[in-house]
Amino acid sequence: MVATSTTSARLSVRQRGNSRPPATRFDKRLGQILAHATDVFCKKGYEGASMRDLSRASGMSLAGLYYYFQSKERLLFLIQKHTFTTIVERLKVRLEGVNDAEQRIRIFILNHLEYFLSNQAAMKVLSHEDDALKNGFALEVAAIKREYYRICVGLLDELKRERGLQFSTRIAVLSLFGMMNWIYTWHNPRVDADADELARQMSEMFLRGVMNGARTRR
Amino acid sequence: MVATSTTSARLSVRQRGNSRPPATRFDKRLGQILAHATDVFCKKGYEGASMRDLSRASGMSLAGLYYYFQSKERLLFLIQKHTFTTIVERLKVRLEGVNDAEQRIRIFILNHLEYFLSNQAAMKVLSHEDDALKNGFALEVAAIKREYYRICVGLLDELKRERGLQFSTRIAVLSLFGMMNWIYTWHNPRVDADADELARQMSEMFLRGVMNGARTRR
DNA sequence: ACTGAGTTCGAACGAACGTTCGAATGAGTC
DNA sequence: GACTCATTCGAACGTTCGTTCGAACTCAGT
Repeated sequence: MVATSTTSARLSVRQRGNSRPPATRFDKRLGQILAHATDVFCKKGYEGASMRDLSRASGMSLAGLYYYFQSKERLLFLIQKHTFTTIVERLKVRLEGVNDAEQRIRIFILNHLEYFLSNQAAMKVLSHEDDALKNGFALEVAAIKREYYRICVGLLDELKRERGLQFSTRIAVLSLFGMMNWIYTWHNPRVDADADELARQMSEMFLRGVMNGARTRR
Repeated sequence: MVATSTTSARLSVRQRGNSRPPATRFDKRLGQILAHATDVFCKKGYEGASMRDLSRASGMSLAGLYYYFQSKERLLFLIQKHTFTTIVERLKVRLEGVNDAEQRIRIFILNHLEYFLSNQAAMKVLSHEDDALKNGFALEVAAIKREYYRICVGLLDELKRERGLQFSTRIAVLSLFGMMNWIYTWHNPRVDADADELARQMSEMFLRGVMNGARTRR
């Protein structure tokens, strides 16, 4: 019944080509709910968080939430898709016009860590709940993830070709992701360095690890 | 009532000093249940797995399970504690008699990856559900984790002193854990190398990353 | 003041959750 | 066979889960 109605929830889908939708009241409120839901998912996990938790956190009634999305699973999907899309978009902008392979990898790492640390909750939900979705939802998120992965593979292959290096790109990329994504389990802003400094240290370590004796240049 | 009874569930606690308890029928059965539960937790997550799932997987009735442990949370605790204790024990044995700092780090990595890959389910539960426990349970697991972490810090500090290196031990250790623990998200036994080969590649990469220009020796 | 679409909510739905209890089995000793 | 523990189970407990429904509210345009 509701699924076939003309309720405005269905209008939240972005139009093709419109990179900036006309932030309506609906979209704004949805954004707030997504933000609160992200915090709750981060603290209690997707399965551990109840719709009543989300209701309490966002200050909206339980039933009211369902005006903005069709199901709890779809809510997680919206969060993951938005977060992942944003990080890929930012990366592409930052990579434009930079040609040196090593520098491009440094940018990749900095972009990832910067976004990770300023959106820790969202990124934890992204890293931690990556197999909580099913079927269609899972496929769509997996597609964005694969694109992001492929970009990184491309950067490393550039470096290999440019410097004539030999190593397993797959293991290098996945190790790099491991280093970066693990951060949500330990980073404490009062003790640990900020994104710039962390990115510098991890880049240094990773690049040295991947280059056979060749000096890294900064 | 049950908590104060003389039910044999209370006898499963190890006696002090007995490193090998007298594998009774009870302990055997408990072990089987833990193994099945580990698989289920791995597939569906701790919160996502229901006691009825565990019942189905272990072939024992719902009520029957409670003869072997007091609660679902305690079950997760038993799994985590056993897994973590085992990996630390094995590491200590392997490190005995090896004095070279670099070689000790290679052993650490190999031990971790070997155990990780041959007990993937258990290690995923350990990595993924590390904040699912509360209060007392969480503290006890955290204590073992801290010991394991400190061992690794010690190994890296040895290396730094022996070679006169300079880097942040904390970031190096946590990056190494990230590389290694991330494996559960990607390792495919039909495509990827085995533990020996992976450990060799990761050790090579990590050690080169941490040593300033100094050659690694194998 | 009235309309109509957009937004919110209280109350309830059936299902699934973790856990308990008392009775029924099983195995080993007299 | 009878006694004793250890083990297992069906059936139910009260609670919480995700979701739905219809009624109410808000507010811009008349």
